[in-house]
Amino acid sequence: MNKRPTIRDVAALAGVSVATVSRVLSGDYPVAGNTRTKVQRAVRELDYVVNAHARALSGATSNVVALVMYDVVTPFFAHIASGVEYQATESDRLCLVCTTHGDPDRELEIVKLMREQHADAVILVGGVLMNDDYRERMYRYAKGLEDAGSRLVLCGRPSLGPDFPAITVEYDNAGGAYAATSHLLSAGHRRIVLLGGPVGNTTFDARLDGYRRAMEAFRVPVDPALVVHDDMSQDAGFRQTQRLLAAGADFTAIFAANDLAAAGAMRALRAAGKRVPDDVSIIGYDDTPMAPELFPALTSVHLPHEELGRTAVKLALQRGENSTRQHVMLGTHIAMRDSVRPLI
Amino acid sequence: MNKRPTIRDVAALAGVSVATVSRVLSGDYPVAGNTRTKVQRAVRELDYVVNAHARALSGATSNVVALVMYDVVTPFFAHIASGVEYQATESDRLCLVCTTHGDPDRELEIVKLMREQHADAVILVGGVLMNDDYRERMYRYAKGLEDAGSRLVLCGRPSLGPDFPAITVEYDNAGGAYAATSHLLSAGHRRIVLLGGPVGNTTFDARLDGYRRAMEAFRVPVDPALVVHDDMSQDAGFRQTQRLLAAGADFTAIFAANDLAAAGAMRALRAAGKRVPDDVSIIGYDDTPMAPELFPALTSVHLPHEELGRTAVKLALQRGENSTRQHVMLGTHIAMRDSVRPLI
DNA sequence: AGCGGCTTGGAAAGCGGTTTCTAAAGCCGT
DNA sequence: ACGGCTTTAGAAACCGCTTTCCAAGCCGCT
Repeated sequence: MNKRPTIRDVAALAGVSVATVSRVLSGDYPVAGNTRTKVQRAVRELDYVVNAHARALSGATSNVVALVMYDVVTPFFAHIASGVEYQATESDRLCLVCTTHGDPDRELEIVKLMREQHADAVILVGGVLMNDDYRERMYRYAKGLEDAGSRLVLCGRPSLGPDFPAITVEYDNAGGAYAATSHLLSAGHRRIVLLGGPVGNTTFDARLDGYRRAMEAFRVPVDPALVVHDDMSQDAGFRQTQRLLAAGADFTAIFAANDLAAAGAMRALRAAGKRVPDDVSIIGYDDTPMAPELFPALTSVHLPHEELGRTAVKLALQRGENSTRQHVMLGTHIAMRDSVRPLI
Repeated sequence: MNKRPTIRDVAALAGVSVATVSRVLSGDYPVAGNTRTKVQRAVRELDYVVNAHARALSGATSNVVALVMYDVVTPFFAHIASGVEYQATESDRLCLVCTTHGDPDRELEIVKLMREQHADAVILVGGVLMNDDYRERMYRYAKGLEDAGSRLVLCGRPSLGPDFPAITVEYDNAGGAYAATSHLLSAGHRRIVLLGGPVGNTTFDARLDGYRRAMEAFRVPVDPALVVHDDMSQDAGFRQTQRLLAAGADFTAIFAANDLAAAGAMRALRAAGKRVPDDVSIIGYDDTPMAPELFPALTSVHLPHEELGRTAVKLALQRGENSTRQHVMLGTHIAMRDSVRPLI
């Protein structure tokens, strides 16, 4: 195994100093065309490539962006990863990917590793359960990253406090829910069920809020009987819809705060002999891959996952005044399909 | 922005030399318990983390595994990535992910970047179109990687020659096709259509070969009229099956060399009033996410994507004699569902 | 007491780049 | 021919760690 050539070998072959070689390779520093050519020829001849570690050690930046998320196969995460990778490449960075599988300790360990790697940006996606120890350590690591000149980006998860040194990027859940509810209201629906999530969950609280605000904007009173809270599983959607039907609740549309619950609701409606969208219109949230596959194809609030990833990287790499602590909300749009129809 | 502490700061605070600190942190080198404690306390106090680049520059290894593939969202690639990431973590390595989107130049550029990064392993997944320039450059890069002590792994793509310094991991396509065909033969089928791919494509040639060998093993002559070649799209599966039906071909089962073609075939059969599996049994290949969703759920040859990823990393990291050039074939199994039934 | 062997800790030489500081050319006008 | 200015190139000091080479201290032994 022949040793790889170093910059000194190139310098020797080209008959110049290592400083000159370095400048030819990476600098905007002026080098005479003649010298430049000699160096480039030597580089080609030796098949020389720079050592990224030496460069990172000497210079300031590692040109690496780190992505930390739950896993890599779930479409939600895969699409975010796609956006991150795309933008990282666009910005001449490499992309490290790590998975936590929901383990907070593992996440902390990864963030620590990223500190060792001096990653330009560390992007944390999705939530983990936090306890006090987690908060304390994450806080310390975040400070450490800041000291080292790395940026921390939190995607779709709450910050750890107002002075927590991180960029936050999230979906406008309230806005999406507002748009979905308005869509139904504009179609003439007034009696709209909200299949909501557990109270206290920031995501679902925001979606509930959007529902409320849209109803208010259309001057439609919210009937508490039509607002339900459950765990957002398909079963929950089924169960809650069945319960409403059994109770003889009066409604012409359902806004499910995720697609899973919407699918459950559709099943319950079908079981009760109700037709979608003829008898009941329904709109979901998240626009998961299942939405277009359902029958009828489910209209759903689409979340721009790839854009989330791209935005995270862009914000992290843009250097400027107080760019370490920003909060960005990404707009959503409705993927129109066949599960909503105007009320005659 | 306070500067991050270095090993010298730790040494100073602990009142020992940098060599001792280094040994405490990474060595199996014996250090007195007393000294060790002092160092660890200093590390904690300063919130010190090693600089991975300095370590990589000084030591030999970067502890990074690079994965290069078409994209990150296609389930096939996502699952391989999952396996790679899993095994990399298991082996205390980080995982760099890059996408090519099928562009050979981009792929070469990435491999060059990985040379700069001194990745322990570079894993190339899936095929790209090769021309002479590509071969020449890839060959040179592969040599460079070998010189630098990195391992190159080719997953599911042909090697560039017998002396090409790379590990090859692939699915046993012939074996999978043999198993699939045997499965139909064991169920009593004799007139079995093969929906095959373009001649000259190594993957589909191997699957054809497996079909042939299974037929031979059961002493069933292969009827050339039942062996078709097309582009393996859903349309092709539909078209070819329709053609066979129109020609009045005599068959009781179809082995489609991928799930897409199988889906097309099922559509054609249904259109012709044939029932699956009552009139015609059908088996697919690849066990894509669509297979269980089809009606009836498609029996298909399952490929262990995650295992492929794990194996690639394991082989790359195992250091030993002539471990740079191996060829491993991964076995497949049949995911049994509802599209095959015994011929009475 | 003197000595070899073992454990432990330090000094210093890399690893392969970037960058600062300095000096040699080259150019111009006079 | 010479002084001053701009290019261009080199020497050397880092960046932060690992590891080799040594030396000191301590042990048991003769």
